[in-house]
Amino acid sequence: MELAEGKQKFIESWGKLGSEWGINRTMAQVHALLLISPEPITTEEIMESLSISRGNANMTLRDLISWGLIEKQHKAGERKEYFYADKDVWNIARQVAKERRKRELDPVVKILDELSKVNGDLKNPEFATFHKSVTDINKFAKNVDKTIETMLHAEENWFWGSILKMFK
Amino acid sequence: MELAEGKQKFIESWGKLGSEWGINRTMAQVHALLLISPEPITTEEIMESLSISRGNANMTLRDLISWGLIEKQHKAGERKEYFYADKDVWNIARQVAKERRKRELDPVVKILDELSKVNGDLKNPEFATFHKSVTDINKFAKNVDKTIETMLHAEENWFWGSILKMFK
DNA sequence: TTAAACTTTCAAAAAGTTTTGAAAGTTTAA
DNA sequence: TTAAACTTTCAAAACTTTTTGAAAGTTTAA
Repeated sequence: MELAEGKQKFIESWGKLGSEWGINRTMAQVHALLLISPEPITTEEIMESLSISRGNANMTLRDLISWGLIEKQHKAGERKEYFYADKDVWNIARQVAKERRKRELDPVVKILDELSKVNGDLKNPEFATFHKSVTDINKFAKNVDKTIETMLHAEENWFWGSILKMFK
Repeated sequence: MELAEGKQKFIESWGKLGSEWGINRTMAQVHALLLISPEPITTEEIMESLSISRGNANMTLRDLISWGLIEKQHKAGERKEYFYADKDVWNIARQVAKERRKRELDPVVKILDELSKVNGDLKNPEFATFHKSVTDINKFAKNVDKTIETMLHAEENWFWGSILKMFK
């Protein structure tokens, strides 16, 4: 396979994975494009490479910035803005975990905490089943939360090292 | 909060979480409903509770079965089919991890393996950046894969015990 | 100032996904 | 067999999300 074809495949696959994980396809594709660009590139070049409109490119870039996955860069003497992606996969994973925790896990834990407080008679199977499912899921979610918390502060080698050693 | 309201909130929240994670809302809601039902219930009851059509209920139930999250049950002397969900959260998590690995991670790893083989001149920054990103992501994906593999065979207490102790 | 160069917004259109419901299919009891 | 009870299918409709592109806004250099 040639480099050009490889790049295409990479952008396509990253986009598909993104859309399966609730990140929109274009956003994942722009991220992929920046991941394989040695130099920062402009909105214009992104529009061109991916055949997307200016509006779409702009919104997507802002989203990626708010996710902490890319940054703007100014070049002296130029009006244009250049964008580049952090290429460190471990940083990317932490950034994504952090955002998803904030946007998805936290609100659910909050609701589960409330639902755990619902009172009822444990002899009533309706209530007993509800209560058990809610508290079990709550415990599980909190374990996931603690693991993410640790991951956010961990070094990559230590993290995988510990996990994989433990699982040997 | 009353039990009835709690149930509503639980179904709603589970549905929302599902849709953020690429599982369709109705599917997550039907799953939630079954999670808090002490007894197996019929298609009819599900349609009624969630105000969804017969076709939708049927497709959703089949999907949930293919994900290994619920099962059919026959009651002696009755034509109707009853459905119930495995209530063990650890089993649910493993089942979901297993399916998503098969449907999403495996295909990506396959492509990354191919892309890692693309040849080029490392002095060419275009190629060097592409190659580094691809191989880094590939390594990362393989670590995730190994972790899931282990999780699939692990007992819940051992798994969280090891992870949380390690992170203390 | 001004105007050129660039970025951002947002309503409408396109694309994608989910749901409906009626029709077709299947199974069972008599 | 038959018909009643139930399940499955699928094309069309409803709904949701994403994208477009023209207009408005902003910044900078002269």
